[in-house]
Amino acid sequence: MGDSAEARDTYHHGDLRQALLSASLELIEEGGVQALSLRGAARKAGVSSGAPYHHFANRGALLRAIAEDGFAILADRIDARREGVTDPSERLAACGLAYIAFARECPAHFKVMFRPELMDPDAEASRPGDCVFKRLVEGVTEAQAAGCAPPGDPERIILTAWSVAHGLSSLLVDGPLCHFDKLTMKPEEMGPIVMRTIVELFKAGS
Amino acid sequence: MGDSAEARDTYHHGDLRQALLSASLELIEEGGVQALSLRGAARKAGVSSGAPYHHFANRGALLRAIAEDGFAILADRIDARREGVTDPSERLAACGLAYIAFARECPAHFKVMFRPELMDPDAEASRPGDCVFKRLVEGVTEAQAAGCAPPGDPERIILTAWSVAHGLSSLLVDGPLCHFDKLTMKPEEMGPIVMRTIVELFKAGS
DNA sequence: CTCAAAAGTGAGCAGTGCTCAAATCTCCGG
DNA sequence: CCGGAGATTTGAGCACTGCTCACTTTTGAG
Repeated sequence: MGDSAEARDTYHHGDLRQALLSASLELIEEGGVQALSLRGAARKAGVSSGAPYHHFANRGALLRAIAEDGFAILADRIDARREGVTDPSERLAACGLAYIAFARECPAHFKVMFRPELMDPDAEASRPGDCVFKRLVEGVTEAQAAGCAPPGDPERIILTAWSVAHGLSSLLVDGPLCHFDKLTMKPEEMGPIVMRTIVELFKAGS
Repeated sequence: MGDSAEARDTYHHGDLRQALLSASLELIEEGGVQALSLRGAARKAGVSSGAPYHHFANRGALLRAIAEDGFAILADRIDARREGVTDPSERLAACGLAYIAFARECPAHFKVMFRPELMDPDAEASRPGDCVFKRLVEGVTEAQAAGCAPPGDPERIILTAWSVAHGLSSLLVDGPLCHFDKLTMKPEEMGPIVMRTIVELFKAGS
């Protein structure tokens, strides 16, 4: 469905910007970020090759818009998973689990969100990832305050926790873990197992 | 130096394959994987646009060759860092530190090594990353045997350790950590700090 | 020395990002 | 109801890319 140009009866598309974003995600899911072309997205949206440039300055701007959407979705999912959870360890685990689940469920977004070529310009602008980072810091400081994480400078705990969640997510999304015969674990088990492991270690080390 | 075509007095290049690999790494360092083009590499090597195809079937084959080189280098660096180290915790830490240092020192290699589009074909072939994975498994099982890591099924410890090292490496190479104002830590400190943290946690949890 | 295989050339095709003048539509003030 | 300013879309065009192919040049094994 929607996989190529539907004839349009109006000259104006109506919501080309959103249509291009959706088409782009489909293209990325099918063939990776490299398979996303403005022309391809325009074709899927049933529009000429020049039309996208009235909504995105260039390919990078399109990718940046996808990344921003992704960070917003991820922040929402973290909040959803933490809702009602009060135990600080569980809240921190929920944060990491949401991160890993998001990567598996929205791989197209995830693949775009951490591209270096998207974060060079206007270095001082508040980065889209800040809202997610803020939640991670909250989780770690809550856990430290409750004695569920090693005390002292929170930075090294924050960085360790982020590294674990981001590393597993990356390995699952574009790494070799998806088709890996050296581990008997199934991909869907890995997130829970690793997060439980790290949370237990945090407790043991506090 | 070597940044563009040096005139050649012989018709044959001599070692075009290696020259293309070197040129490709330069291009990737300058502008990311997307900036690597076979034509650009050929230009840098001072050769016509069709010449590369006598050494690499296509762009993907070039990237695959770079990835293989990268895994071989990484395996060597792990061995070098572990040489002479006998304490199992230290050996495991050395493994992770070598991984992270490699990512920072050879970002072009690292960026190519974990691309999903490179590991699809001939799924049964022994993957180039296996030699690195083998060393990680060694490190974890040694540490478990010595009581320096949580006991039980080693898989979850292996996966946790790999996630930490890979996650920090990814965040440093193409993530937001390189120009990040939210953390006071310097990038070069992060590897040692995180690896020390995780090794201590492994000890505390065993 | 021969000659087949390996290596390099450069034109050509299809696809891409991006620009631009022109065509088309929308909408708001009169 | 109109008219024009501004937003949107078109499609041609430029420079670039991956890849193919017929061709030439070089090499080296027999």
